[in-house]
Amino acid sequence: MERQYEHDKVEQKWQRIWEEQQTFRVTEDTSRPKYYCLEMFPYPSGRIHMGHVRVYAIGDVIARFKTMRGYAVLHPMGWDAFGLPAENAAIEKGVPPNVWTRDNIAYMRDQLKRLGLSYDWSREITTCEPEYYKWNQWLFLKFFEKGLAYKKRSFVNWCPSCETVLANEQVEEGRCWRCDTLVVPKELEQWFFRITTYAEELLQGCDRLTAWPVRVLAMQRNWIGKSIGVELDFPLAEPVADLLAIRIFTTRQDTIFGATFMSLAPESPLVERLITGRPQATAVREFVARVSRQDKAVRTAVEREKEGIFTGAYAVNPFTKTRIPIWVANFVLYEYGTGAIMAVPAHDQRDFEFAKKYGIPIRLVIQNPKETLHEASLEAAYEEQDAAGKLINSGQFSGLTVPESKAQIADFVEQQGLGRRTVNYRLRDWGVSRQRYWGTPIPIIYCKTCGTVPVPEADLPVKLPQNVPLTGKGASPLAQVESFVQTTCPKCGAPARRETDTMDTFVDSSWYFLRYCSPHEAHFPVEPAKADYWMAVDQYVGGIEHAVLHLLYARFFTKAVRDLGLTKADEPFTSLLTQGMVTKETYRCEIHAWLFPTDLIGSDKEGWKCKHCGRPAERGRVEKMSKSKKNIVDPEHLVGAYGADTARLFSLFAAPPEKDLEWSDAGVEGAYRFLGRVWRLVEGVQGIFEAKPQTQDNLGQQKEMTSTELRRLTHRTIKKVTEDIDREFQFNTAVAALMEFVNGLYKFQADTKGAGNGAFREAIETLLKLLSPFAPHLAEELWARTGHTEMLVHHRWPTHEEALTKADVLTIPVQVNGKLRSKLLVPADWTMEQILDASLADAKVGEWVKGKTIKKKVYVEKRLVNIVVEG
RNA sequence: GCCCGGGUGGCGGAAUGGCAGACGCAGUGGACUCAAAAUCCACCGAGAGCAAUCUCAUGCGGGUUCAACUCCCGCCCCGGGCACCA
Repeated sequence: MERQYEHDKVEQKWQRIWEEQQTFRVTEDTSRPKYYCLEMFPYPSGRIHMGHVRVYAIGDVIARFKTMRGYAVLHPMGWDAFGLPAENAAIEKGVPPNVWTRDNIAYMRDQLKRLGLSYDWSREITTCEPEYYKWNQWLFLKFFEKGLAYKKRSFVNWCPSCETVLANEQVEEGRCWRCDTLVVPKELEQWFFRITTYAEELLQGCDRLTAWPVRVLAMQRNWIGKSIGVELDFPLAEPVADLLAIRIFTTRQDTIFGATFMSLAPESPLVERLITGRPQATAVREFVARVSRQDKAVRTAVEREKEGIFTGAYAVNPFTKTRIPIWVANFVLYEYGTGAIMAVPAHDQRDFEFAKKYGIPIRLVIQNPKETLHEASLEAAYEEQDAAGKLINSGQFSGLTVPESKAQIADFVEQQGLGRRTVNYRLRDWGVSRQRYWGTPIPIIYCKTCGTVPVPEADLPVKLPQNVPLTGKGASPLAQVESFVQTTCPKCGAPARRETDTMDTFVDSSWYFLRYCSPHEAHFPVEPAKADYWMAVDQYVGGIEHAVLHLLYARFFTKAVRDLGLTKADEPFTSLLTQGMVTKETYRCEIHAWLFPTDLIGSDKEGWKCKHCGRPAERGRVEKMSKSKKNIVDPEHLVGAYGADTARLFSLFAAPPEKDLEWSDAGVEGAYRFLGRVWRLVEGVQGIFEAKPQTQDNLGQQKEMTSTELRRLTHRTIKKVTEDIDREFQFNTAVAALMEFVNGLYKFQADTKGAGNGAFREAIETLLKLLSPFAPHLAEELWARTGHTEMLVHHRWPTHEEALTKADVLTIPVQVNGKLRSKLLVPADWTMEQILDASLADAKVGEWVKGKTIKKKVYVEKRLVNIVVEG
């Protein structure tokens, strides 16, 4: 017997066997129900971190559990391999992005394999390989054909010093992350995906995603931002050339009688048309130039002071027929609605602040019944939206409530031909052009005579050229590669130029779950029959940081791909689990700043000191593990010291999956200790398996009390662990139940002086099966050591017998007036009357009941007695 | 400001309206050992009491109920997301 569990040997052994036997390979199998378990694939940054360990441990328990429950489980893994860090590594270290990325993938694949994860590696996909990104291009062309991909001018973040566009995440407080220059908006031609086509379906779909966290759905609904209102024209008081009216969108048509001015977005082309030839023109142009130079984030902050300038032009309020001035205002967004608003200072806080600043009249049209408001003394806009407010100064609509007037004014607008009801979404089309190298080339050719021409399908993939100089300066790196840019027009054969922008890397991850269904399919991005078998993903696991971006894009792609006829799925992910962050306390030294855990010497008791200078290390907040705060634990060290099973078990036990997981060295020790306890328990009893084969005879009708109790514990544990995993993925309580089970087994062993019997054997086998999704290597090894020849992964999950979970003696707590006073041990088959009689006969209960009137006797079946007394 | 979460021992965390604190960590005591480590066993919310036991206790204040961590109303605090979207 080996007393010491040698995790490294055992883990390597089983990882080798699983790989050799291709244990986790899966194909479509109509004789079994399917289950598609997916965790968000990683960006190959170089090494895995604890967050990866956590998410992949969660996914692996689910996959292994479902496999043992008889499902055909698709559990794939791959690499989200395009992206900026590779390009930055090239700029900083001179390593080509493809080399850097592939090296990282090789290293990280090895790290993942050492965690013992049950992936079907034959389905591995890598998004930077032409075999994958070819289909990004194929889908782009299909989208282009259907008008779902189009090109338009739009504003992007531009760094004047680096001469390049920056992604939003590269803009830090309005400045370029590399050179600290102020970022300015710049108008450029960009490719867009028309996600807004699906805005309504994406919104409606939220209602059916009942297995998604409510906060993710809330974020998506909020992001789509549907508003129902009215679009209508405000005629100009004096028409300018062919411009007769300004169209606005409002959700507050009920306040239209209070519109005392209008505001245009600075970017609106109407501004120039209105000011041409007026004395205000120069000042307005200066204002517009100044505002549009400002960074978006700065400009749209709520605290930002409202600013504007009068154009010199007037419009007519179509309801009051009053002349109202037209202003340009910094807070009006060109991209939303019509880029122009009617301004109602009395009932909109922004307009109120604006009107106060520039001395524009305020006209009250909704009165507060609780507290009469006066135009002159108004201190803030009255933004009542419910039936409480009543309309005043609103002609025929005066006296109506806000909701009533919204409907009636909308009707009136439509009847009079002034405008129509409209729906507006906050959601914008998705700009996918990136002036970057390490991404999918956009498969478009520009021809002087034929214009924008798609690359013919047969010519895909448009391969990313190698050995491209990357400086981080200038426009798209591909634009400098003449051999790439120069091509011929597929239509007329004349010399033409390729599009040199690449696609946003979010495109790659928007459909990878479909590719896993048929990863080697050569004619389509996904083989419809296979997608029909596997889709949708039954369980998706990943971080909350993708609540909107990736998860919304993936939903959009699924619908678009469905409309191409490649899948029947309407939604990609049936159920979503968003796991919490892995956190750890931080340490700082006054000389050496943030300290790695390995920079610390000392202990929790004595306090911690900086290894470099011996000064006390100050303990900081518990924060998400990050390189910048240095509060990181390298999974490689963890796995080396304690093994993958311990790393997995700790990740699953220390907190429920959706909550943050606070790192604890002691907690890791605890997980390790538990596995050691299991090892010693099972190693110590091997004999019984050889001596007595399990039969029904020695299983059932055990005379000794302890064996009956052990069987009860066994079957209760099966029930508890199964329900905890199945219901809410409560892995922490499932592990707790396994710990109790092991504690019980030790107790049984001590009580029976180690005597083996069928019940004990059943318990040990059950333990190993229940433990196997959590600690697969240890479970498999002990399974083999107890004389089993077929691998544990091929066994079915145990089922409990309900009858065996029932005790024949019950402990019934007895309360008097809701307070616990005694406990009764009674046979399980006693009736309510017997139990109530026994309760009243109980001495301790008697003392509390004596001399009082019994008002009521409550009995909860097999659970509790409550005697209610008075006096 | 709006929308989501969440407040339970020294700590991480358990509890279909029914014995609050499972399980783990830390701590205390014991066994084993020449000793230590490892391991095994026991105790472990606060207060009072020699003890049996009693009282208090799930952020605060009300309410519903025989019974509330759990349901309802009103607050406080913490975390996260969104936010000039007309």
